[in-house]
Amino acid sequence: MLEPLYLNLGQHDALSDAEKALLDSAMTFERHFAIGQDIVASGSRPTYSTLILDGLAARYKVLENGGRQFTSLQVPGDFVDLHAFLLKTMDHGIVALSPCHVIFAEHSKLRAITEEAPHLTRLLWLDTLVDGAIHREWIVAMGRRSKTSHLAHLVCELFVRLQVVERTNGMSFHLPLSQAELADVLGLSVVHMNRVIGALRKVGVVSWANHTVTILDWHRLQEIAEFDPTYLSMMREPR
Amino acid sequence: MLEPLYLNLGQHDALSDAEKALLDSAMTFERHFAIGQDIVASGSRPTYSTLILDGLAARYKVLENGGRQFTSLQVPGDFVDLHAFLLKTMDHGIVALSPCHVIFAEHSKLRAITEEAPHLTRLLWLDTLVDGAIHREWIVAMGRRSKTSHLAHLVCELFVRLQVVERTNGMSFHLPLSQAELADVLGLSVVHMNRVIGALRKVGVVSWANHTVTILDWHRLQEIAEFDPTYLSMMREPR
DNA sequence: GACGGGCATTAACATTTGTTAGAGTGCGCT
DNA sequence: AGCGCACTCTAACAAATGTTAATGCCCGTC
Repeated sequence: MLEPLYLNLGQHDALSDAEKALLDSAMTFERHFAIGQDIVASGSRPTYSTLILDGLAARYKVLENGGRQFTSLQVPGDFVDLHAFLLKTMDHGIVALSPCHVIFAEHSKLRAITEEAPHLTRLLWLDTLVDGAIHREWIVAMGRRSKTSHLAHLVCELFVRLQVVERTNGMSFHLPLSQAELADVLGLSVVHMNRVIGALRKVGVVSWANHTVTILDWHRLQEIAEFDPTYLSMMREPR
Repeated sequence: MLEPLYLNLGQHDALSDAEKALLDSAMTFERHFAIGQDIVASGSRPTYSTLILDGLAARYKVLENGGRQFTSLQVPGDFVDLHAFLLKTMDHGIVALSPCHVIFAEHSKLRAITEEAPHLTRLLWLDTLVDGAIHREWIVAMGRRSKTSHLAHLVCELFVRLQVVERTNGMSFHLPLSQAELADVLGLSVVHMNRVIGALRKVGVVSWANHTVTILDWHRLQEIAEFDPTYLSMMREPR
């Protein structure tokens, strides 16, 4: 059941069976969310954290003028609101971008982990640190990359992250985002988003149809994106 | 000596004397950095984390075309590379934007804290989570705010953060950034950065000269920025 | 006091990005 | 089959942002 979480945490350092059992025992009930439903509401104070077992979700904020910005995309194995365990109040919402199957971990249990399982605590902490590293990469992409490069970088990142949790199919993966939603990831208008996707298609490094992205030339895509996966900390080492 | 750190961590939850002593004992040597010097190099694997006692620093990445993007600004009381304790490899550099006085905390000591002091561990973890929350706010600002609003938001954020560590002077604070550096924060060209600063000056909510920013109309500045400090988690509550 | 360097500012022009509008496409529903 | 709906794609034009270059200002050095 928690396989995606084991894969996610386990990419950074070995997870013992005892630790897996601890994580298991922290989980309470499961739930399914439909596309567009809020998994966590902005302003709420959840008493549990949400782990994605299957589906794609995103963190977002909405401004007064109606503009929406996604601040992260969350794949299976991600704790979408682990930070709320200590931050307490959600300063953003989390929405399901595809049908999502999730399971909840009680904060009281997570707290117990911090009291009794230092190594597992560090791995959970690390999980939120990688989150931050991804945020930083997004900031760089938004500020200093060309839009084509930004999109290419996003494709590289998603491919690698999905590969870790075994959600890729060869060089393809499912990306159930409309162009309007993608525009809210990159911070563009829908029209320009469409232009940028067209540009990336035109250079021939990806094919993109039916919400399926296929990487045709990984090397060149990585080059366009200046993608260096260091920030994802995928090296397994003692933490 | 560690007063700024106590103020920073203490804003979220009470710090006991024992915890302060533990932090004290984690510190090793101090050092000064001149403007422009790298405090931590990209690609390095530090064995200690760096706490700013005085000065302003920034995390940054540089792209192949020479473009630089700051991903965060760090004020006194900030652990600029606490994340490297678990991330291990620095995927970005950290540079001194003003003369910086820092002190180093051994990773081995931080590890010991995670083994023996769960509450303090949670506070340190929280510190990195606030970091992430700031990143998210920056992503929103870069993607969906007008440039004027983005700058206004930055001013609000810095003012509040500096106030916590008692580095403000009434409604003024020192901001030793050139417009070129500021441009690398907002992801703009220098010329446009100059236009945006001019625009913010023109509406009369701030005065900005000699690297000193004075907020003339906090209420209206906050309105322009749509600034809501929730993400900084400044409420003191059990964590 | 003359000189030079870094920084702020402005202008003119080029390029990117947004806006508004509409046409085309695929798909589920009746 | 026909309809409606959401989404993709394009065009034409408007606005924002970047580039290049020049000017002025402040300040430290000789």
